Amino acid sequence: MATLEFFPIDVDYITTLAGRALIRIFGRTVDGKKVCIYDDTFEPYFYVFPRKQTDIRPLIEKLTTLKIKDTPHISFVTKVDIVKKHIIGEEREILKVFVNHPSDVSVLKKEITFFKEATGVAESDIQFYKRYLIDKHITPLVSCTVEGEEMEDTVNCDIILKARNIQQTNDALIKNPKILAFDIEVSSTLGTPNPKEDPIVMVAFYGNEGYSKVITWKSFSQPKKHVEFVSDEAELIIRFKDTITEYKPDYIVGYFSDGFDFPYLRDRAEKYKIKLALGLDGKPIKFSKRTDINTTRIKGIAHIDIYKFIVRAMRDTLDVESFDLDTVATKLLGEGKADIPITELHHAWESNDQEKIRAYCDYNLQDAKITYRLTNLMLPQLNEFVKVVGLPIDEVSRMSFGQLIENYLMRRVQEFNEIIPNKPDYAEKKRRATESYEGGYVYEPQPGTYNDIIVFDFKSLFPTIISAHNICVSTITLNQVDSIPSPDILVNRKLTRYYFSHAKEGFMPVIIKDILTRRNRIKEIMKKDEKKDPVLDARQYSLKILANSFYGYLGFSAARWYNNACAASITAYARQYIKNVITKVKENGFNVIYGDTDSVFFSLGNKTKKDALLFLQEINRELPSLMELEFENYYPRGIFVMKKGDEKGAKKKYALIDEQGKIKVTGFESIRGDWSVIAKEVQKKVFEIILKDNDIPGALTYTQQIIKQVYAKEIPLEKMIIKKRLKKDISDYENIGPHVEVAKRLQQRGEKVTIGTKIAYIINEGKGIVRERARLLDETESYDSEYYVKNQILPAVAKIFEVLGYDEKSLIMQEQSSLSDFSKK
DNA sequence: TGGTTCCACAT
DNA sequence: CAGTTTGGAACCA
Repeated sequence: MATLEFFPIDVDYITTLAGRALIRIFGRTVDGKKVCIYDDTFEPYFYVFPRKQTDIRPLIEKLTTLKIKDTPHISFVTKVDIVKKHIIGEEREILKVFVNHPSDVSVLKKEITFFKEATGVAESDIQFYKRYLIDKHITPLVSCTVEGEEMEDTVNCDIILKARNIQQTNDALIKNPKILAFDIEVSSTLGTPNPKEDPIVMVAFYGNEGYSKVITWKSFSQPKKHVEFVSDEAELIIRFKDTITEYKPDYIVGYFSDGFDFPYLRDRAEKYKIKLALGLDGKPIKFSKRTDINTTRIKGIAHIDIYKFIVRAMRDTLDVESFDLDTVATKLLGEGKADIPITELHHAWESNDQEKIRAYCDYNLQDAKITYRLTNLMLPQLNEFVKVVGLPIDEVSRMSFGQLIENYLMRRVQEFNEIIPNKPDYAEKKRRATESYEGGYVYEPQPGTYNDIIVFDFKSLFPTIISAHNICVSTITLNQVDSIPSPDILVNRKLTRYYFSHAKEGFMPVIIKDILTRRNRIKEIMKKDEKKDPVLDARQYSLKILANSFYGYLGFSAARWYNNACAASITAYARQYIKNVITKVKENGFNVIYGDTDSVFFSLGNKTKKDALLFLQEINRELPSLMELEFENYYPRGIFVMKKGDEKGAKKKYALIDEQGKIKVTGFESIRGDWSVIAKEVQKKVFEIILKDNDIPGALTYTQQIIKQVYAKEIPLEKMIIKKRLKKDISDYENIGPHVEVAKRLQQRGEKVTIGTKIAYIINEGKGIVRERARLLDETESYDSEYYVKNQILPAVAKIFEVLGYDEKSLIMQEQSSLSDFSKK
């Protein structure tokens, strides 16, 4: 008998020779050993609802004799218990049905739906390992104590234990997990690397304590210590495998490795008949291709595609044009990729340019290194999600917020003895998708520029409403006694109110309060801390987005706890609160400019910032607990573009400048990526002149000046380049865009153009439609001024000038001599 | 207006 | 406990 403390990393189950399920937990012990725990004490089960009380006995009889033969396997029930459970708040006697094997659950469930004594089944769609983690209260990465016997097995672990008893005894998180980041480089001619032709030429690893390794199959003189030469690509792949096996990482990390590195390695390994048997159980890597989304999983090791997580977690907060590795790393780490164009790797490799190959090895290692560093940076957030949701890190890293919330709820509702609702079927999802309700309130601004702007916003508005008004699927009621109605809600063109019982706190408010107080605790610690601990910050931030996702979850058609009425009530309260604030802002002599869902923008007029802050305190005194209106910022100037009277879908479009001179632009996102440099430049500069210098005529003159230069061909050609990527094979395009047309010509020239090739073109002067005039930089004689003014520059700035009273004509008119002559709208 | 289509990112 | 699982913008009649 041995006792052991360890941190679970990966959990699954296997089937024994006797046909029983055996839970398997891979992890790392406190002293750094790889461990595998087997647990055969857990039995699969689900619930069955009897139609009526008198059906219980015959139903149990029927269940216990139920056998379904699907040779060679027989599915059968092993035991039936009568249990009391809550179904959305209401207690009922139902049957807990234990079965022989996890796969029996779905087999038997299908049969039981035809039983006249039963009205349905529940919790039959929860994977066995999830069920295990939930029921045993085990959270991956958090310390577990296990008692059991050591045993022999083929898994590649230092210790193998058959568990007798396993439990989470404290909340210590895994310290210094072994992380191994990797990256491959491919020698490809042009466009997307093609795994059928283009070989992997190098692979780099970066791990804890500066562990570095680059493997490549062309040698050069005086290589760095970490460089390993092999004879060919096949050996490179074998050494790739060995390196991982020897390093024994807990996490393997790549940047877009689900989508590129691993699938590529798979294809190349296949060519040489090499098995990528990286799993600790000796099994190969598992690839799953779900329509568009690839995932690569390794048994016993958590594979994290940190790109996926960064995009999911930071899409709204990280202000970048693209989530490519260089941009993200530069922004988050202050360190980007090595400065050498990857497009030239092919040439260097083919021509045996030793110096360049050496440089590409450094480049390769740098990619692995920044991937490693990004992982470390994101780890506190990932850990927080793992701790809250209770699932393995590789899974959590790929989950949407809806899934995170759902899995969190599935775990937490156990405390309330709640049954987990079934996932909706396709028809139900469709039906739900048609249900809509009113969203947040928008106070539409008068377009124009404003000075001395104050912004207040509600701190976590939706979560605090859920908590303050006890909004929950379990408290919503038809019984108007002891319950409080929501504000009026428009349902099918009729004003309605939903009622929420306040007799007992619902489980959703309780759970959300937990998240919010947990977050507040972290923020309290942070306040005392002089140098804001980034780990704590990441943790409080992840709790914030988790809390904020709750509302969206209630309105998400595929959610188990979908509830349109709850979602509609939350926004109804939100509208009430923000309208109330807006009214008070006006009453207090400020000028309201704009408001959206949880925020209000107003100008001070002849009042002061201090007045505004005192007023804020006043408002907060009246708000229920946890709800709070916050001072967001003060902006000396701002410009609002959206129009009053526009349809309700009017997009928020505004730009603000803060006291530090930093310009915050919202809603002008169309000007990015595939626009020409000149268009982006003009828009940026126009904002600067208007907001920094408060010089509208100046901005106008500047724009006219640029347009004049465009017509005079004074703009360097480089600034006119438009870049678009080929997404399918040239022949597959039905609509031939300019970039496709150029790609065709490139191909005729004998250049290799494949899916993924980025085409950079310039629209030239001449006859014909736009695509006929698209040329490469070196083919360009003279760009089409008209096109660039009308399709690039004007769209970028016209909206801005429009609100200032100038139409497009005034921007292009060259003859006008003084500003006063410009046509005012 | 709503229903398609495209696209991220990797070399 | 399985194979219908993205999400947002641009485009298009």
